[in-house]
Amino acid sequence: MPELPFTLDQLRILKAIAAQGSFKKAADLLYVTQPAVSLQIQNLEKQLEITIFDRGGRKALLTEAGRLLLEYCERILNQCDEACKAIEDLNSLKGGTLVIGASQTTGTYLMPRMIGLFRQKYPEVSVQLQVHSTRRTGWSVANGQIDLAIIGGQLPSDLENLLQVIPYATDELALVLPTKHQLSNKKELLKEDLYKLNFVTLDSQSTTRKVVDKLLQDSGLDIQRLKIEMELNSLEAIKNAVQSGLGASFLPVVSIERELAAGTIHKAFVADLEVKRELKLITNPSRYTSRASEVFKKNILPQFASLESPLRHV
Amino acid sequence: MPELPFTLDQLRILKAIAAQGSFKKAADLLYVTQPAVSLQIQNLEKQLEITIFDRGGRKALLTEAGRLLLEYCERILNQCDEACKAIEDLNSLKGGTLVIGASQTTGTYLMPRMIGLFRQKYPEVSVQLQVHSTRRTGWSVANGQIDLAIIGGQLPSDLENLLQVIPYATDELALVLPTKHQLSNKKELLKEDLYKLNFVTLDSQSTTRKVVDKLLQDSGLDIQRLKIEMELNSLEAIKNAVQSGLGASFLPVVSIERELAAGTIHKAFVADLEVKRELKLITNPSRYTSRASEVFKKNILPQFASLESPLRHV
DNA sequence: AGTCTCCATAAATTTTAATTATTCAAATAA
DNA sequence: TTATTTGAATAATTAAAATTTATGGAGACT
Repeated sequence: MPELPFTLDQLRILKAIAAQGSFKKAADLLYVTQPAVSLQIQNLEKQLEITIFDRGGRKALLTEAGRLLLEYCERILNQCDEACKAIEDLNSLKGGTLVIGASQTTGTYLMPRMIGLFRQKYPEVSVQLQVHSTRRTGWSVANGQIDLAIIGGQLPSDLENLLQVIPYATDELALVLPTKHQLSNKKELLKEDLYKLNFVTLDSQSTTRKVVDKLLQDSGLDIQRLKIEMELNSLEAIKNAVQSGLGASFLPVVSIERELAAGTIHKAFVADLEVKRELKLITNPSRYTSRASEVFKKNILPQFASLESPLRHV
Repeated sequence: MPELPFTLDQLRILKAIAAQGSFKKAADLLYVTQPAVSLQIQNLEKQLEITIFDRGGRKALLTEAGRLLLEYCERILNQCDEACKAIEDLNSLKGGTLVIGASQTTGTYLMPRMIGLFRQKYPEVSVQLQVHSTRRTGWSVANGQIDLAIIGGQLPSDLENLLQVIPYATDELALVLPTKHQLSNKKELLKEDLYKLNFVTLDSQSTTRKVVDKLLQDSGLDIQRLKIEMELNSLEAIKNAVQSGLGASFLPVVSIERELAAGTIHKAFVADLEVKRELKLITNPSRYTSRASEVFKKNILPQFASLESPLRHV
């Protein structure tokens, strides 16, 4: 590592003198005294072993070496200015990247709207959405690859302690039936009715599937008795299956808003059964929080949060 | 003039940490203590209002803002290195420009050889030769447009005081005749013989012409009685005229070396007549002397100087 | 738990840069 | 010419900044 034979301040002074043609005027321009300017130039000349200015005549004129140095000087100072501007933009959210993690469900149905709102407010910040499993998303937040994430499942306990987990909204997992299913007419189903249904579910590795299983079990159902027609790994596929009359399913309400409105799918109510899960915001408190991430958390998320969410009161 | 929010040293430290992934290692690399590094980065972060490093984990990792800054950092430091190299080259004569002034004669017949020698030793220094009148050359040296010059005539007296004038060589102005001229056979001419000749001369504005006239006059000749066949403004033209038998002329010996060797022109000796002029080196003592100029004066010129020249003993 | 490594912090020191006051030199004006 | 002005160099002092030594704390590895 070579030592630097000059400082940015010296270059700034050099430029000022060259522009003004005078040490004194340069000093005035830079709000310092004339000796300060003289000494810095002397230092510079000593360090580089060159003469920079001809002080003979009325004006301070550049020597050949001075002109050479000035050329670089301008380039260097321009780069510095540019760097400052870029940093400022980043600070004022006119640049930069926000990396958001999400599970399949939120990533597909919720995040696009949120990101849309964010981009509307801060169009210069590019947003990257990474859809992964809850586990992988958790690790990505832990090691900083993701700024913040929304998850619907349970984090491994080691990660749970490492990360900041804030409940942010409640996501209902609604029982949906084909519209033409005979049970679709009943106003309210009984838990027993569930055993009569054929289910189309997510595959058993999925966090959402695990959550549903656990909630059903907790409410006293014997999930072994539930008939599973097929396991698919995509909510869209399941939705299509349900619409085609292949069976019933517990699906996040956010994922079926359109279908409910269109009446192509039926949402059933089951007495004494609420299948709800917490959507949680996770961030890494031990890592740097980018401005974009901060703003997203403070301004965007609350608009999508349920009323009882802590984020409402931030 | 905006204040600079960072210093080159800070950028250097930033780069080192980014490369080493550790504050401590960067400190070792830069031969400073670890707190020095920490504090500088803290200053930098405070100034720019950004976080640059995530200090959480095993390694110091760049944040987004840090990566952005690092990019500019590298560019800036590269420019700095380049500037240093350019200055070094200039100092060690591996670059730069040397501007030399000369009169018609020396510029045509002498300087090319000198410049050739110089370029052989310092091929990276580009040399510019400006051939002008003595007067104009003098002014150019005075205002720094020319680093050094060789002149054969007399400077205006105001310039003479301003500039440093060092006699450097003696230039003989030889009487040359066509080889077939009848007087070419005589071993030695008399001054009287000159009146029998037809002369081909430089035009009367030329410094060399003035010098010749004055020297002839000083040696007792009546220059009005000399017959001038024609006046030309180029030595080459005069040489051709002489070789074609159109007349005689006083020409600098340096300009006719080739013709004398080839025997296409005859150099006559005149009893009691020496037409010699001093070639003088002029420089501007009140101006910066470039390294190239210094070297040219010290190392190149003496090799072409007559024995009695002061330059011989520098 | 214990040790090690790495970074942050505090206080003291050193180094560097700036200021005031003055001198010097050249240019302008009387 | 001499006086006056202007711009730059120099010296001494003061102010500011960076560096060091010494120390504390937090996470990683054994």
